[in-house]
Amino acid sequence: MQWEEEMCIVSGNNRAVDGKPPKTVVELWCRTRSGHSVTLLVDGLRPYLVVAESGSPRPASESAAGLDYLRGMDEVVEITSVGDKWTRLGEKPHWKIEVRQPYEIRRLRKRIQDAWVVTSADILFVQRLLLDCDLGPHILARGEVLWAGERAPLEARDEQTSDRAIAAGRIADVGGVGIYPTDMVVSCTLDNLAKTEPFRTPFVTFSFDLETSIQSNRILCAAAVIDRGGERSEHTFRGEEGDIMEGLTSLVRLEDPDIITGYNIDNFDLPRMEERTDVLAGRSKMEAAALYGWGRVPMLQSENKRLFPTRQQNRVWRIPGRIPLDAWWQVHTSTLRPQRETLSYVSKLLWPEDEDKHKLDIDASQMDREWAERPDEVLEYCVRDTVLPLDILGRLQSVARKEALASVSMTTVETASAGTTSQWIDSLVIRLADRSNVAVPTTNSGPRRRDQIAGGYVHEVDAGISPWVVVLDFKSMYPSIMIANNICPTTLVRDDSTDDSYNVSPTTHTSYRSKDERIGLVPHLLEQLMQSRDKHKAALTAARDAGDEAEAFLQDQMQYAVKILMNSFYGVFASSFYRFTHPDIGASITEWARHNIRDIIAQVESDGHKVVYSDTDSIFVRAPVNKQAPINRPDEGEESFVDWEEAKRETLQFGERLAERFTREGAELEFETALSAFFSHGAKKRYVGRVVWPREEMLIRGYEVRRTDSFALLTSTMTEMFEMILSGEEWAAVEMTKAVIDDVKGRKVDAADLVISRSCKGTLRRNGTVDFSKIYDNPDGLPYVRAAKERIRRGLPFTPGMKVGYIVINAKSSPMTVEPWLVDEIDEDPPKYDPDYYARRLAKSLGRITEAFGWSEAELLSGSRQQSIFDF
DNA sequence: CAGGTATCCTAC
DNA sequence: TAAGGTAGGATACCTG
Repeated sequence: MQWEEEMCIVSGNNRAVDGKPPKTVVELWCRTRSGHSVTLLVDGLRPYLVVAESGSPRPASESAAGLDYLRGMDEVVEITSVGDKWTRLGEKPHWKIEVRQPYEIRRLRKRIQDAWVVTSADILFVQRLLLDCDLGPHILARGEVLWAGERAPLEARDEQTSDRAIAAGRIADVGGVGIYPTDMVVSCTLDNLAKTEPFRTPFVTFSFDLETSIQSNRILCAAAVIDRGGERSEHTFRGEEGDIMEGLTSLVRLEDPDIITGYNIDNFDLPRMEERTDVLAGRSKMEAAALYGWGRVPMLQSENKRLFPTRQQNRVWRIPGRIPLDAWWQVHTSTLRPQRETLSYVSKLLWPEDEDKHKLDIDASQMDREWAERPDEVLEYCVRDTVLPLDILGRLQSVARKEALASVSMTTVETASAGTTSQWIDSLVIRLADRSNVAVPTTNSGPRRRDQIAGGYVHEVDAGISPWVVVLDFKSMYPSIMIANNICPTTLVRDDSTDDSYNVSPTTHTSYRSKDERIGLVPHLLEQLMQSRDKHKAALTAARDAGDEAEAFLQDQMQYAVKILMNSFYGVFASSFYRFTHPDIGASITEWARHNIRDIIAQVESDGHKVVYSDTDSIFVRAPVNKQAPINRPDEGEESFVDWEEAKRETLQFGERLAERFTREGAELEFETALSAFFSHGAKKRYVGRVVWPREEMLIRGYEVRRTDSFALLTSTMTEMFEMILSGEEWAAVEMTKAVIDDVKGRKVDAADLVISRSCKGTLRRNGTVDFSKIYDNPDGLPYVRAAKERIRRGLPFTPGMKVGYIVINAKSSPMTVEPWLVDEIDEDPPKYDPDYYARRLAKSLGRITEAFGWSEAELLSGSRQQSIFDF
C-alpha cells in the first residue's frame, strides 16, 4: 500500500545490509504532521568519498594509473569523475569513490591518504542523505507501507500491513529487520523524499523520574508522564526493581516517544538505569533489553548495540531514534539564569503563585526512610517531578526552538538538539560547496594549539555619571563584515598577489577576491540568511496583525533560529579546527571590526562629542543637550518637565543623526537606545543606564546584579543603589548601603539572602560517584567544591555542572569554612553565617561604586553614618 | 601581605 | 577524543 504524508525527521541512522549486492538502508525516525510515528527505510544511497591527486593541479588523464589501483581495492564499488573542484591549491580534477558500506570509509581513507587528497570523507551517512537530496527536517515522503500498528491511521492498515509476520518479512526484504516500535514502517527510495515548508510537529514526549535508595542505589519507585500533543497520561511503578524497569521500558516502546526528558536525567536517571541494568541483567543482552531497551529499533538480539542509551565519555546521551532532552540542561543554557538550579527553586521562579508545583514534602536525603514510612507520598512527589520537566520545556519553548533551528540549518531535530555549532554550519556550507564544485576537506583532528586571534575593541570608561547618552550599534556586525568583504576560505588570497579589486583588511592586509570574480560560499549563505530573517520577521508581523497566534509563534521561532545561526558563522570560522578554517579569516574579521568602530569613535570625537564607552560593535556618545536639563523625569505638571522633554527630543535627534551619518552599505549602524544617564565606576563591561527610549527602564550590564554567583542581598542593595545614583541621590545611596551593612553585622539579615551559588564540575564515575580531581588542580581549595562534597556526604543529589549554593560561616580560617545551602530541599535550620565576611563583601562590591563619589569601601564598612557630609 | 594562578561568569 | 570566538572583571587560595 502506498502512503504519502508530511513529516519531521527526528533522527536517523543507517543499516548495512550484507546482501548481494551489498547495500545500505537509511532509517529516518519521523513524526508526521498528523501525529503518527514513522520509520522510513530509505534505499538508494551509496556511501562515498571524493579524491584528488595531491600536489599541484595536473590534468585528469595523468591519474589513470592511480585510479586503476583504487578500482582494484576490495571495498571500492565504483569510481566516477566529478570534474574540477576548487581546492586550496587551485582547481583540480576530482573523483567520487563509492564503497560498499559507510564503515569502510574511514578504513579506505587511511589506506589511500598518502597518495590522494581525500575529501568529503567524514560526513555521517544520514547527513549525506540530507545533503545530497537537499532536504531539511520537514519532508514530504511517499512510499510503501510495510507495517501499520494499532496507532497507525486506519487507512494504512490492511491484511498485510497489520500482520506482524508478513510485515517482518517485507521489512527484511528491503533491508530492515524485525518490527520497529513506531506506528508505521514505510519503505521508499531517494526520489520519494521532498523538502516541504516548516510546520510545528506534534512530538510525543516521555518524562520520567526515579526514586532510589541511598544505601543500595536500588530503584525504589518510578513515575512517567507521556505528553502526546498536549494530552498527558501519568504512570507510576513500584514493586520489584526489575518490574519497575521493565514497566518503564514497555511504556517507552508502547508510547514510542520522540523526546525523553526529566530533571537531571543526563547525570542521574539515565546513568542509574544503566548501572541497575548491569546489576540485574549481568551479561544477558536480551534480559538487559527488557529492562532498558529504549532504542527505537526492534527488540532483537541482532540490534543489541542500538537498543540501549549510550554516551561517549561524559558527553550527551544518545538513544537511537529518540532525543534525550534534560530539562535541567535546558534551564542551565536558557536565558532564565536562575541563581540555583534545583527543580524546586526553578519551579518557584517560574510559577511563584502555584503552590502545588513546589510544595516540599519529601526529604530526599532520607529517601529510604521516607519510602518505608509513606510510599504513597513519595510516589506522588515522584509524579510531580515528571510533570514539572514537561512544563519547563514548554515554558522555555525548548522543543519548538530545536525544531526551528533544525529547519533553518537543514539538519535532523536531533542534530539541532544535541549536535555542535560546527555541525549546523557544516550542513549549510557543505551543501553549497557540493553544488559549487568546491572540495570539502575533512576536519582537522588532533590538538591544535595556535596563537589566539585578537578580538573586539573595548573603550576605556571613566568613573562617574554622564547625562544624556545615545547608544548605537552595528546590526549583525561580523556577518555584515563577512558579506561586505566577501570573506570566505574560497576567496582568501593565499599567495602574496595584490590587485585593486581585492578586499584588503586594514592592518595585516589579508586579501579576499572581489564578488565579481567569485562569490564566497559564506557570504552567499549569510546573505540568504539575512534575507530569510527579514522574511520571517515580516511574516511574524503579518501573522500578528491577522491574529494568527500559531503562525506568529512559528515565524518568531524561525527568525530567532536564523539569528542564532548567522551569529555562529564567525565563531566556527575563527576556531582552530573547523574543516574550512584558516587563521587569517577569523583574525581579519575582527580586524575590520576594530577598525570600523575606532574610525567612528575618532570621527565622533573630532566633531567634539564625548564617546563615553564602546564595546566591539557598540558606541555610547554624550548627546549635546542643555546642561541644566534634569536627568530625572519630572512630573508632567512640573516646570522642568519641558526641559526634560526637550533634552529627550534632542537626544533622539542626535542618535538618529549619528545612525544616518555612519551607516554604510553593508555596515548599518542602528540607534538602539537613549539614556538620560549613564554610570560606570570605571571598569570595562560594567555599566548602568537609565533608558528613556524606546521604553523607560534601567539597563545594567556586568555588575553583580547580573551575576548568578552573587547573593540576593548584594543584588538587591546594588540595584537600589543604582536607582538612587541615577536619580542623583548619591548621599542617600551611601546611607542606605551603610544601613544594610550594619544589619548584616548585627546578624539581622535572613541567611537565605546570603546564599552564594556557583557551578561545580566533576566527572561521573560508572558507580555514580563524582571525581573532582580530574577537573580541578586543587578541588578542596574551592569553596563550591567543598560545598558539593558536603552535599554528597549528606545524601543529596549532586550532578556535574550543577550550581551549588553555600553560606560562608567562617572566613577567618583559610580556606574559609562553608556549608551547603539545603533549606530548599530538606527541613533544617539555615547555617549561621559569618557577618564580617558578608559585611566585607558588600562593602567591597558597593564601595567600588561609591568610590566614584568619594566614599570608600572602608567608610561603608566603618558603620558610622557620616552626617558630616553636609559640612561640605 | 603582595602577587600569581585557577576558576567562574559575563559582554559582545 | 571533540571541539564556535576573544575581552574583561572579580574572588579564593597559595606561595614566598
